[in-house]
Amino acid sequence: MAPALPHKQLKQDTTLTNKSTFIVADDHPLFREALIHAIGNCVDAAEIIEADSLDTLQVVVDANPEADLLLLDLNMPGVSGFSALAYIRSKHESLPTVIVSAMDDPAVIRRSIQHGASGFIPKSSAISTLEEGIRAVLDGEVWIPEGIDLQDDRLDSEEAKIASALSSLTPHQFRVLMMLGEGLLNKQIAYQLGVSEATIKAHMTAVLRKMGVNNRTQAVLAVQRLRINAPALMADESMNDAAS
Amino acid sequence: MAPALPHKQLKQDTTLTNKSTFIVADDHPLFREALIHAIGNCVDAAEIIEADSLDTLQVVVDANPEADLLLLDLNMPGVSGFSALAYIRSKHESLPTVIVSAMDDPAVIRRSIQHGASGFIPKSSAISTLEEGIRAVLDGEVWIPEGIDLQDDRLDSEEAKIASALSSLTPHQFRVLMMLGEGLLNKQIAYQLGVSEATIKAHMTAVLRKMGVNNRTQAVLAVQRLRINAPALMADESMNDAAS
DNA sequence: CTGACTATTAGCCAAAAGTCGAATCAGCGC
DNA sequence: GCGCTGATTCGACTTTTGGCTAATAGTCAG
Repeated sequence: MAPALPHKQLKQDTTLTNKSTFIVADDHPLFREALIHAIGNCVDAAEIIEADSLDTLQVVVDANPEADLLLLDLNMPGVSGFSALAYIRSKHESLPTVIVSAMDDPAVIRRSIQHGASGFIPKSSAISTLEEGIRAVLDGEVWIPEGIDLQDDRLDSEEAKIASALSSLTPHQFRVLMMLGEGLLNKQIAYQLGVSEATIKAHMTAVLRKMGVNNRTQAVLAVQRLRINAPALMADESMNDAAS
Repeated sequence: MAPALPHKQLKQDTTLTNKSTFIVADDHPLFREALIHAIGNCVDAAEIIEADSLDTLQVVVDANPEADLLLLDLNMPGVSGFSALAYIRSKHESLPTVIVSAMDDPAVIRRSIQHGASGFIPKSSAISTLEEGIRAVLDGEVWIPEGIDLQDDRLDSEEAKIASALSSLTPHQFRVLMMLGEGLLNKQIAYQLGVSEATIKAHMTAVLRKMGVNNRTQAVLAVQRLRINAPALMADESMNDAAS
């Protein structure tokens, strides 16, 4: 099943070295348009590829590993919190990623950078600010809104462990895990992905093993730790051993 | 199974009307002691009952429905976020509850009050502030730290729905749900509670029905919505329908 | 005291989850 | 080409879940 690729724009290909490729991932069409417009003001020629879901994002990123910049919304349907960021970053280390989010909580900004983002642009920013951020990141800088202090920039160790586990997943396994995070049954996941339930179970087994848990409930709990929040949770064992 | 009750103190019963009963629920013994000391400075004679886990808290609150005040830590082992607060409050509306927490994020304070707390005292408070808060709540006021604005005081509707579902659970059902929230199997829950697995399954069925979900994964996701965070999550359906 | 109601407990059974082994296929080094 | 590794797929089998019915015990109104 080939997921309907989002349309491309400005495909004046050839060998121009000043043409850049951008990936814009946001589920809100209007906002994608605004972002694309802003990009147009930052570079001469741009090939812009859109994604409005995790599925299309995976396809698109895979097809364009040499893109110059990924603009990623944190609130995409089908991904909880920083999972998508952590995963994409681990698979494509050379793809600079800027988070564009409605949240502007400093903790969210900090965690975005910790998970490998090259920048964070609040959706409430002025157009000029947006463009400033994009230009800065294209120049190799890390750009965050003024007045935000990155402070302590090491990630919560529990969270880092989970992110690292995520990075060991194959694309299919990651998708399965995200769909599990929506509370779907294996059967439902299988139907949506167009494969047999047995396949999903096999993926699920692999996911559980790689995440270091022994059932789907614990996997869900692990993924939830990367949610949009969870500022200063205490040390919190459980999860493993427990059994008899 | 009688869980070893935490010790009581100052049991000079009789009919004195100026003796108050306090319940102190915190898993940190040193901090319980500090709280108890502060209480001593607020009232003449006090009967103080301690709880260091969800289990003991449930037993203790049940045994002392007429207590004057409950001091509750938000980070007790075995309960995620506001679940315990919402549940206790729904079962004992006449028991004023003050949250004592290491978190002092305004959003956390606001949600505590929204879930029925009569006060919120950060653990970083000075002793005098702590006592001021306790006295205020004993006088029937709602006390929160200075400089915090309660703002919009209606709860996120999704969250309110979950809290209301929680309040319909029986004590056993609630405990089972919390243990499910730790990722435990039915068998493990049964063992820890000293009952048969069949019993847990029956409880689980009731929990799923009351929570309006159709499997444990979704129940876990629902409970996670009451976690220590989730400031301004967007509208976010899923959870229901999804099925085929 | 009796009957209605509910919480708690179990047993039975179908559905879902999870493990194992195996077949297929793509990419990669030699 | 050839073998190797790993991703993806799937069927067979076991364990766990979850829904159903029912028995027991406790509560409460009349």
